[in-house]
Amino acid sequence: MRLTKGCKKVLDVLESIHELSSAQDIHGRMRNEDDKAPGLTTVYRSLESLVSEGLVQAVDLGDGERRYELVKPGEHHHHLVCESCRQSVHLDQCLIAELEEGIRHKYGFQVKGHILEIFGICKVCTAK
Amino acid sequence: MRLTKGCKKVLDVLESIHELSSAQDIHGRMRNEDDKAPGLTTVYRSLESLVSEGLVQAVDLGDGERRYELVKPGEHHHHLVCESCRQSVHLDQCLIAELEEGIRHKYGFQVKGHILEIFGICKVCTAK
DNA sequence: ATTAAAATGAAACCCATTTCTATTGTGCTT
DNA sequence: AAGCACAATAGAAATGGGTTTCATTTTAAT
Repeated sequence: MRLTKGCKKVLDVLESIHELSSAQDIHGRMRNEDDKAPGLTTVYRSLESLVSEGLVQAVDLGDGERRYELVKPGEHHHHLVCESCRQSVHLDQCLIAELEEGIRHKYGFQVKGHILEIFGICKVCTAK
Repeated sequence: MRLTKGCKKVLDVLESIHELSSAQDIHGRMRNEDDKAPGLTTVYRSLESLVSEGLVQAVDLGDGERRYELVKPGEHHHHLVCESCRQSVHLDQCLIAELEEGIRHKYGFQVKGHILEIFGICKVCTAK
């Protein structure tokens, strides 16, 4: 599968932001710079294919708005999300990967995927 | 805080189901049995207070629909959700609780809460 | 019984996402 | 280069949880 124009533009935006961004954020940014940037529908579709390509990961913070983020192809990571400033820190390792084998043994369950996000107060906000 | 009628009915339904159920599910069931059971708004409000009381936990499976489940007061647990039959198995311990101290040290981040759900194929469905 | 506060129901509203339909762009064939 | 088929796109409308609003009813306290 080849990258369409829409996908490329979405990737451009994601490269320039280092924050989790919603589809609407991304669309908004694109339209700010260029009135006839791809429409929202295209952004959603592009994100969908980027996610299935493993170039982008979707993150669910439980607020009803999915966020997206560039990742190293095929990898993923989780976040410490500050409830005060909403900034997020990446965890450098996935805590679940190591547990998969144990889960398979104990429950006979084949792990295919997972959701994990941690909420709290970050270092900076604690200091205040 | 005292339990209102609405809350009690919601609790009744949750006691009778042993599955994760959405607000709409719960409301539907209540209305099936009794045409003038509390309305959807009340169900949402009741769930909100039950959650904040720690009697019910909200579970986010990333599909935009929150599910609810009775828990022992103040406790919570995570799930192995089967992508084939949608049944879920409870994990008997929270994997995150043990990590909180490490996270505080390593990142200076005070953990307040988390989302964790694991997806895959359950024992029964694997056997098929 | 009176009155203030809490709870409720119905409808309106919000907003992310999806669907639908028509249009545009791209590459391929001849 | 012209025609053709199909993928990609836009934009509007529909969908669907969920939330808010507001008028009404219920509850609790005095």
